Amino acid sequence: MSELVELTQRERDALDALELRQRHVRRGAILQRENEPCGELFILRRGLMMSYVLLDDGSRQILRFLFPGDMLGISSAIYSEAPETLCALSDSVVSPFDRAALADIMRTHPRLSAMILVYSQIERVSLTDRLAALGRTSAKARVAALLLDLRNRLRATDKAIDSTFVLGLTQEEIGDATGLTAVHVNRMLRQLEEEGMIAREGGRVTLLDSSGLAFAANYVNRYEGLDLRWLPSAA
Amino acid sequence: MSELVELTQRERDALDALELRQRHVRRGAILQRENEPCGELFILRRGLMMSYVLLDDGSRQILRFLFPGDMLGISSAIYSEAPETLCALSDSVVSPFDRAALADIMRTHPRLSAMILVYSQIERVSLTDRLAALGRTSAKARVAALLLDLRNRLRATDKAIDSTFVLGLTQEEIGDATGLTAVHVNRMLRQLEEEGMIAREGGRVTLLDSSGLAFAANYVNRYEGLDLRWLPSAA
DNA sequence: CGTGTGTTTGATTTGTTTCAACTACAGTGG
DNA sequence: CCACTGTAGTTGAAACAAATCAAACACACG
Repeated sequence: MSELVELTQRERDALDALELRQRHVRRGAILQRENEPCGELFILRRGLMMSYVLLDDGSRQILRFLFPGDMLGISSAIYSEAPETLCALSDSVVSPFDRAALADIMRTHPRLSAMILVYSQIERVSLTDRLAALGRTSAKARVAALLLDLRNRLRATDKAIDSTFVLGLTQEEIGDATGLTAVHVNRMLRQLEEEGMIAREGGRVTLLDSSGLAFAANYVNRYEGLDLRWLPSAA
Repeated sequence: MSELVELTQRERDALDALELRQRHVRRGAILQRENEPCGELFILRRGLMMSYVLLDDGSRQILRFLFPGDMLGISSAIYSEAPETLCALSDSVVSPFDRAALADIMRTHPRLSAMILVYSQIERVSLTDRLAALGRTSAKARVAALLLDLRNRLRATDKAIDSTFVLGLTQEEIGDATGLTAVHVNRMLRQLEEEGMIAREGGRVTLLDSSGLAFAANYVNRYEGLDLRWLPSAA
């Protein structure tokens, strides 16, 4: 959060208070299950997670990939039953806190409240981008968009990452995120490779033509282009 | 907002202050255009609107239909350029206000800030429902879900509406919302009609088997099942 | 009365899924 | 150490859902 605004000491303290506890979650472990009561929120400290829903024909739609620094479970906090499942894609560390802590922040830190709203709106716009992708773009464009988004969000926590990164996802997971079958994801990756847009070897992907990919995928990085000058001043 | 929590007089006054001005917008008029600078937010007072994005092959994805009481343009407010277009589907009335007014509320009314966050999370979950629908369900299920959602949200402002309502949308608009072509939407509506799930005559739709539709469409009304007991107390 | 927008229907094509088989590889236990 | 198992990736052929193309039709509107 300190990347977008200069936080005061009091604000930093309030955020640190959310991260007092730590919980380790193994790869594949489920932090919160769809349709089960859910009291807790989390901040992801380390690792890669995802949120998804299951449809009653057994198919899965991955809603979002979650990276260190992300706040998890806000949407679940407003319902008596969780609307989505939270699951670890790699061994991860989270800091759980309860809804009362969120309410406390909203009461005493107006600017942090505004920042939470800002992040939830960034997430909203990312979701609408994906909605447009699923509704109106080709399989290849969707896979390209996913690769670009993964790269950009990994880069947010690790500036060392440039065009090469480890794709910590199976092709089935890519399919469940893009609304495709694993088989077709495979063909699209292969096609992108043949066209010289990407290279692959042993779980690592290299984006050879980022701007070409971004153009083909209609991709916009929603963590850029913000205007937060209107935020309330720090308390 | 007063449907979810009991507002104090001061809170009501603060919300009323946002609605001092009124602007009439004609059917088809655009309130905010994608990629253009955007300062204003709006509260929709009367009418039906939508938000959409255009892709560069000319196709359109409708992101959300907007009903009286909805706050419009929060996501645009955090960017220097609007991520989506706001357009009136019927003659409508909106109350414009600026970002500073939103900042004011966040500074002085913690519980209203929390409510704004709650509404933006309800919207988020609705968007993820649609994401799952576009990614993983059939054309028929998507059309059914749209009809159910329209009915439920119309009902929120007009309790008189039961199973029959005027579908203020063209089949092309339904297609742009569900990721289908107008031609295919037509066939799906026809099929739902033949199966006895709905009836149609002159722009009016009747849901003959709501629960059957809800089951086929995996539909959940996201304005229900909330748990807001944790909200900060009124200032 | 013509014009345009929206709806309906049919024939054909296309992108994606499904099904099936096969490869590569890591982990496990005998 | 090696057979066994399971998971992930790859490839081809067939089936299918939805798009595309094309043509009528209905109807409101100027």
